[in-house]
Amino acid sequence: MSTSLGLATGKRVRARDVARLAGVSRSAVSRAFSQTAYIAPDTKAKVLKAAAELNYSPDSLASSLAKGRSNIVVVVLNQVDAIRGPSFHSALIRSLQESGRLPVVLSLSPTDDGASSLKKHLTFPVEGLIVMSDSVSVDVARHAVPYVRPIMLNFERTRTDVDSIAANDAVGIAELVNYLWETGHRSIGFMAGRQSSISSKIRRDALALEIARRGMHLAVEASGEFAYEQAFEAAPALVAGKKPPDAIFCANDVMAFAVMDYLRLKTQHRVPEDVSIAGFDDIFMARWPIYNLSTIRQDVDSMAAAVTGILERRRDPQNRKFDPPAMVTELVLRGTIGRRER
Amino acid sequence: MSTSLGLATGKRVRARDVARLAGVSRSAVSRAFSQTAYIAPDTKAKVLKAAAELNYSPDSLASSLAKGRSNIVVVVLNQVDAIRGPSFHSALIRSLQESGRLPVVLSLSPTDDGASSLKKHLTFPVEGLIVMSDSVSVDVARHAVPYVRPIMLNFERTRTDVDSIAANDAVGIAELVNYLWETGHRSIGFMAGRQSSISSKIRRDALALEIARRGMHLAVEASGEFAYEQAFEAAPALVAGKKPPDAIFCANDVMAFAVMDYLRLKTQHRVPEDVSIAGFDDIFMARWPIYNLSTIRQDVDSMAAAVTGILERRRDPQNRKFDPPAMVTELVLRGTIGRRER
DNA sequence: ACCTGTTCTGCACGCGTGTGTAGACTCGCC
DNA sequence: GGCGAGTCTACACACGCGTGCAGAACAGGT
Repeated sequence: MSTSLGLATGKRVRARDVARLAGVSRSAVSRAFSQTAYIAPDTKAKVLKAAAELNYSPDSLASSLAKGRSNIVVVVLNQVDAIRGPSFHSALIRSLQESGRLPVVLSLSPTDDGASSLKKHLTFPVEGLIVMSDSVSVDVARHAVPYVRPIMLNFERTRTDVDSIAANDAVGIAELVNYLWETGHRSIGFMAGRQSSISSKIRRDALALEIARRGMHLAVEASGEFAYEQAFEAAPALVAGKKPPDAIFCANDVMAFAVMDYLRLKTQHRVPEDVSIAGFDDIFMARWPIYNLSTIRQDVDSMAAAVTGILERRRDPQNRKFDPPAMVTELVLRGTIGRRER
Repeated sequence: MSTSLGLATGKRVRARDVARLAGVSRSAVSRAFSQTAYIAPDTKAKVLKAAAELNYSPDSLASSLAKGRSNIVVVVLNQVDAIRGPSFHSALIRSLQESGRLPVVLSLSPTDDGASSLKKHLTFPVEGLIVMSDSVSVDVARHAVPYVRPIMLNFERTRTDVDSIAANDAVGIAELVNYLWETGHRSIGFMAGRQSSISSKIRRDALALEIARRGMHLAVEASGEFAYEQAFEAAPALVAGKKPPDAIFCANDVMAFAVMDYLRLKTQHRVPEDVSIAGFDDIFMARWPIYNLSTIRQDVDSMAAAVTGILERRRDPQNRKFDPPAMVTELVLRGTIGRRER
């Protein structure tokens, strides 16, 4: 087996080797591995046996070339996304590979909108393009690969020329506000993400709507850029007044941690006795006892499954319109939301 | 440009289209994009101009097939690695793509040693195989892809049939122990990672050696499996006695956070007044004020560059022996190491 | 004008696989 | 036994590109 250590281009097992061993033609080998082709059951068995013996499987690159249809899916992410969503990233990769696709990852530097770098690196046919980075605009994504409809994550659904997957943030936030209300919270502050981010805007709007529905308005807000450091800097603005808001909702978990740390390191306000805190995402740190954060969970596995579902449906270009599956959010109650007696 | 929204297999621009426009043969187009081929400078210019006009670049998959040498590099990671090293992961991806390679990521479930799943998914020629997951053994890696010498991360350098990249843990740890000694720490405890992990073993041995060199021995140790939850559970064992050790060194940062949280939530011991804490990695959370962890930094960018360096050298299979570049570690002093007066 | 040498281009084949199509083979029936 | 219908296989071409090789084009020398 291990013939010394040789060149990377060494002879692999090819279909004709299997054909020779099985005593059939090379094309019969091809057909044995095809779902649709016409082949006698016992010929197929004979081929598969020989293939197993030689440890053969068809070269998926050559196969892509011949079929004119590749199984490569490109995932575009940003440096910061690597921190925000490692669990989603790995769920997505897993889901792609388990559906028989080949995940190629491209990482953009924080300042890169992808306009030139995507074209530069995507010099091969792809089945799909998944954009996790919100620094890539719809138009850039649409023109990155000809004839491929991109899948944008956490994106507004108003565009009809891209597919998108997003947790149903509004539902989760409505649930959260309802719970806050029932537990006596009346003034609510908001820590926003990046200005340019659609997610942040969606979450803010949902929060404001639910509060307005109860005849109030957002007590106070600040922008933390989705990052710990910036949120830590911005936190004072949220509790500056004579009395802090009853609760602060942060557009993601990391900023919630920053606000909590600011409160306990720099102020006398206690969580949750004086200020309740809620986040969004339910990343792995949220359950650490030092934070024990109440938050809105995005189900990464079902989101990943939804992505491959879209790819599956788009294999047939006939499917013009397509309603993206509704994502589920779940309100996870831990220890950072208290009770206000009134 | 945007001809409605079409099938993923739509006609891309091919070399013959460029040839037609430039008024040359298709093979001249091929040569214009080759580094080595023989072509007249003005013919080349003519071709490149036409190519730019049509926005053409050679299909890298077809090119791989023709050359018998692909530019695909497979990165194997484990679910938990996604948490441990998002910054390294993205640095590696970036480094690969910038050197003109195509990073394909495979994610293994926590219990998967890759023996069957790697073979199942790697059905195409690859230039390199990079193993980040320590649940994959050397032998599995070596047989995953024929004729390709894997690159193992954070691996012992005793095997000659694989390449490896590892931070020089021992040097960093020696520096740490030296600093601890000078600041008066005499008893030192250790929080280990997974038993099977080479990294954990290397770090423990380096620590024990440095301590022994000063005529002492490890005060106490426990195993936290590299994970927060397990480390939190194991932390009591480290401070169980009448007097806790002067310092606790943890095999990674996440476990250091767990120990710190355990100490402040469940005991009266203060950090760093009563117990000093040190970690390993310097992940992004280490600088959060709530932790402000003193730790040993691995330089992810230089490690990523080292990986592409190895790939570059291995392109020529002649290069039999090859000393991996020495990685740098840096002792990052923040607020979790105190001073013991003696 | 002819020959030699040099420089470059186009032809044709190959990389490994998928698949339309013609034809070989089997089986059953008269 | 002959023939038609049906079943399956092998041939050959295609996917897009790289490259050895033959020969065209041209310059220079005699």
